[in-house]
Amino acid sequence: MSNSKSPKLPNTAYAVLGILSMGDGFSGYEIRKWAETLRFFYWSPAQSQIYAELRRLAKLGLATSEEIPQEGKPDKRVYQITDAGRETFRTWINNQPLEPIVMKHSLALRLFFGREAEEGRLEELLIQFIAEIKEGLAQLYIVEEFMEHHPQFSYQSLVALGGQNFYKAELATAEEILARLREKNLG
Amino acid sequence: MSNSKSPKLPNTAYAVLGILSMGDGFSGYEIRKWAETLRFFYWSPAQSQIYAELRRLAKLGLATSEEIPQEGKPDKRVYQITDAGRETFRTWINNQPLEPIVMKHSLALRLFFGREAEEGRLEELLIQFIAEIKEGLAQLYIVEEFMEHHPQFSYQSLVALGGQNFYKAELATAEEILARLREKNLG
DNA sequence: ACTGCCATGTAACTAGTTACATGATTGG
DNA sequence: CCAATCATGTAACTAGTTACATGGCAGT
Repeated sequence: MSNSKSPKLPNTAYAVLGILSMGDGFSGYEIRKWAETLRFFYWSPAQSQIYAELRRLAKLGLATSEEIPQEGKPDKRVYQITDAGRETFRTWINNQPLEPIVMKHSLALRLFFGREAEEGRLEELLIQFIAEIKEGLAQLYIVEEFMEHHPQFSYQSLVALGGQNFYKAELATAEEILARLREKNLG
Repeated sequence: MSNSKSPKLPNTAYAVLGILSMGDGFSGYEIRKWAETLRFFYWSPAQSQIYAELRRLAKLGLATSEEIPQEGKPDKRVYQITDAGRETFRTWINNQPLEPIVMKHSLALRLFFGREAEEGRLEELLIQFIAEIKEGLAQLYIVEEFMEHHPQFSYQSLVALGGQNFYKAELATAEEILARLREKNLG
């Protein structure tokens, strides 16, 4: 269906459109896996949301949708970016202004109101957080290593590098705060 | 109104409750200003959302709501945390598990799909980003300095310190990526 | 005169979530 | 045999946004 230069879409739609721009033909399921990698830098929507966005893109003529019968597996619906879709995506990347970073740092939120926490609780949260960050960092190394060896992913690997820097900084901060709490050296 | 140990609330509600726990009596307007500081670590909801959350907290009996007539200014509605509210907040901080960090890094999203950008566009975005980060860092210094000198804000100043580390890491990353793009040294 | 601060609230909307429903194949 | 993976979709809900409406005071 229709056009009208660049319909105003939520960033999630551009993220999905961007993933579509990387290849020719993705199922909702495959998009979702990409979105899971993206979550290190940009929040990953629920599965149902991804399918909803794909339907919207198809309705707007920014992607085509084709049902592929498969043996032994449920049918696949493959979406492919159209010229109009690519145009819309480029307009977004080249003209839309940057939005401010949005963070939902659930540890920071708790630390901020730390006065209300029980003795030892914050230390416990920090230790847990440090473990999670290390896990995330390990995943990012894998992602980056993969991308580094595939020249078509050079931009993506740049972002993966940035993600590593972020995780390393988080790790250092958490360790510093943990040390301060242990010495009861606040402020 | 009612109780029932701990009603399941969105994190935004806990953020508002947490702000209420820091003093005795805040107007929606004042909550909003605190939320604006919080935005460095946890996303800041729209004004209308804050008012809506306050009404909900009052309805659940987690805060009291009192209208204060004022001369020369519009009336003020002051919300104060109740014992039940404080209890709910403590239950949350002491028992609710940490959620994963959520980021909406609008620069990273564009960088990720950088292949679709025009010549020079990414550099432009990076330069803009660097300026914004420097601005944010300056604001964080002010926030931290203020908190450092007020012992009741020791936990908050710890978080402000973490925010600074984050912004510094972002700055370093952006500069590194900018340099790489300029040398056309991707990956 | 104008801008910015103080102060609250509603209406219409869109974005997003959770939970459910279905079902075959593959690998351990 | 069980869990994971592949694969899509709907219904009911909640969270959240934008835009509007109102209005006085203080400072430049």
